[in-house]
Amino acid sequence: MNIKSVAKKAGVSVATVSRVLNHPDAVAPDTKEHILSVMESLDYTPNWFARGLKLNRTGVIALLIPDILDLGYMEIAKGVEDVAHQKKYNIMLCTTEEDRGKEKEQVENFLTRKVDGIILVSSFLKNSDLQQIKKQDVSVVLIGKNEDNTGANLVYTDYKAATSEAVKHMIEIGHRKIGMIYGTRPKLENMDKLEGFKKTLMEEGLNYRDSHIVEEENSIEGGYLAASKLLNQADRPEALFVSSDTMAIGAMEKIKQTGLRIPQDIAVVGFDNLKISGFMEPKLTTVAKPMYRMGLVAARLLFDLMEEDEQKEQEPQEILIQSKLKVRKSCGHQDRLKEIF
Amino acid sequence: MNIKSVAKKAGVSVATVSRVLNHPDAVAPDTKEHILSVMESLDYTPNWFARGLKLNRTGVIALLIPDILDLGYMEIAKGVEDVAHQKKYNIMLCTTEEDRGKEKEQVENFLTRKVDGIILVSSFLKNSDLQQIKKQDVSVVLIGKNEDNTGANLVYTDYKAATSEAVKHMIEIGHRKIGMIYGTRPKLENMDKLEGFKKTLMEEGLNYRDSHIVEEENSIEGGYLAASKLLNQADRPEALFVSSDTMAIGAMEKIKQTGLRIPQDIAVVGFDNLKISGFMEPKLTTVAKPMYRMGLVAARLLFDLMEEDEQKEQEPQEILIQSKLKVRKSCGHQDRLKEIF
DNA sequence: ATGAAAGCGCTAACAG
DNA sequence: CTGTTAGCGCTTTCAT
Repeated sequence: MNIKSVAKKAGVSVATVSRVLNHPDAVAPDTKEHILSVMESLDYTPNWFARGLKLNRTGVIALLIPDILDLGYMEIAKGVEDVAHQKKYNIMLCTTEEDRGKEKEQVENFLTRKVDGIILVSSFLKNSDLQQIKKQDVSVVLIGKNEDNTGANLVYTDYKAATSEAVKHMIEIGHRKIGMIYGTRPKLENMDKLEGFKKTLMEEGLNYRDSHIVEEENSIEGGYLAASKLLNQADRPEALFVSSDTMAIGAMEKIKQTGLRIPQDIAVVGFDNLKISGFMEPKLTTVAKPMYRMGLVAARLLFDLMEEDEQKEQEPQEILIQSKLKVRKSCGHQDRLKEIF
Repeated sequence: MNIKSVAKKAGVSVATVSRVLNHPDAVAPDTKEHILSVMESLDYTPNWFARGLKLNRTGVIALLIPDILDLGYMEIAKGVEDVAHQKKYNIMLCTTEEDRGKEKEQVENFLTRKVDGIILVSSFLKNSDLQQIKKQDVSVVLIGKNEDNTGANLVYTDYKAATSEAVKHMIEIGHRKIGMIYGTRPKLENMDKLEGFKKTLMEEGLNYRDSHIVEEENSIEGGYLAASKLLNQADRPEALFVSSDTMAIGAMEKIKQTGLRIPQDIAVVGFDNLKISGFMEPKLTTVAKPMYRMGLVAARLLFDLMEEDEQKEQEPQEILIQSKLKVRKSCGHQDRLKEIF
């Protein structure tokens, strides 16, 4: 079913048919009506390829995330989806599995598929890669740092500051021997957290021990494992800052299994504020990273970029989204324990 | 950068260039080498539209799920993604938000975008809609029932039987006054669970009270609300079968807030076996619905369908995937309490 | 083994 | 307001 058949059956030219699709106001109301009804009767839908071939736009943006099973990433995806849907765009979703090679491959793929824009979450790509992409006239926005990619359009939160806030709170409510668990990925993000952690402790006149800082895979199991290593030590920490809620959940599991109480024996603070964190036992104190918002903002930025088109090379933007400590029970604070959701 | 420039620079015809892409064996090894290197130097990538226009295949399948934030659906997505990736296909992911109108709109959209296949999760589409789609020569596979769609290619689990198994287990370990919480969506799925619930109780010589069966939105909040309604009753149930882990988590929250113990005062059994369910307090007994597997199988079926091409109209297949009760602590069983993950 | 050329379905000048 | 027509970049007969 193509435009020609419609034109024939409607007794008009293909141009007119095309016009009712693309510039409906430029065609007489009654012919329009007529053509529309013919389209209907013929079950006509315009061929996407032919159209794309002409216009060189797909109406598709690509979203590349490390892991589809990570709730945090999906919240980002939701933010992106909401604006894409509103703009009548479709999303092509892909997974990198934290693998730089796979990420590059996928990006190549998107490029040949002529997506109009790409959002990369916790990307491994470097500046040079990014430059390469730009040549193809696709807009790219990054969410979160993973490598050094200054000069890119970036939406991020200040992990160092957020960590600092969390650690200060822990100190304030009386914790002294504070340890840290952090995930292998995303690297730069967690390095920032680590740095913020160490720096804050020092500034507050406390020491940290290297043996109280453990790196593991960013997963429930990773958190569990990390906690095991920590609890096995003769001189174990009395409070734990964990780089993700996911890992914190695993750590809490291990702590409970060991027979220790949270927060009385060990306090735990996570990062991300996953929805589920408010339902753990005890409810997890965590840094609320506004993922949905990041997705939203990144998508908006992307559309801005795409729409301003061939204009003068705009300066790359870096947008900082504030995160915020969400105090619940797991850290031992005594005040706000009554919240439900 | 197009095929013509490559041809010119390589001193061959476009046909030859095209051939090295599509039928590499039909071109002389040295010319091939040469052309390949020219492509490289020109950063040439074939134009997807032009190609699609000719071949009428996109290499994209669409996946339509009700909610991107639901972990269960994402596990399905992962299954689909894994086989798609292996087949070098891309996935276009969209969300229906449990809205029939939106779903139809999205399917239309996919159709004009000429995806090669569609996987619909908990679809609202009816037979007639499905017939409509088939005319467009796209393969469709459904995961899970929501409306009556016999005659479609379907991957599902037997909710009635699964529910029955769960309820029997509850009875076996001594529960008598068993209530049920179920979600508004997906409708048919939950109706099956409801039916299985009632039927099993009757078969086992127990009565159910209508006031002990509560319907709410399928979310943590919905579960919380439903539990409130149940607990407010003078004669409350002593055990709860909940149609999803998500709702069960909300219900457990309410129960704990009320000061009741799980499972001593009220036992809880969920459905889905989300990863997180094993980390709740107490760990949630639940029906393990193999979502990842369903995604995998559905995707494989879809590719089979797509590959058998224009052949004789194959009989639609219905594939049943078994689910299985996962006994943990929340139901009160005394045997297997030691599991970690 | 390679080239010439038709045409996939559509859009946007351009002409009327 | 409508029709004619030239491509968009590619694949694939059909020749050679």
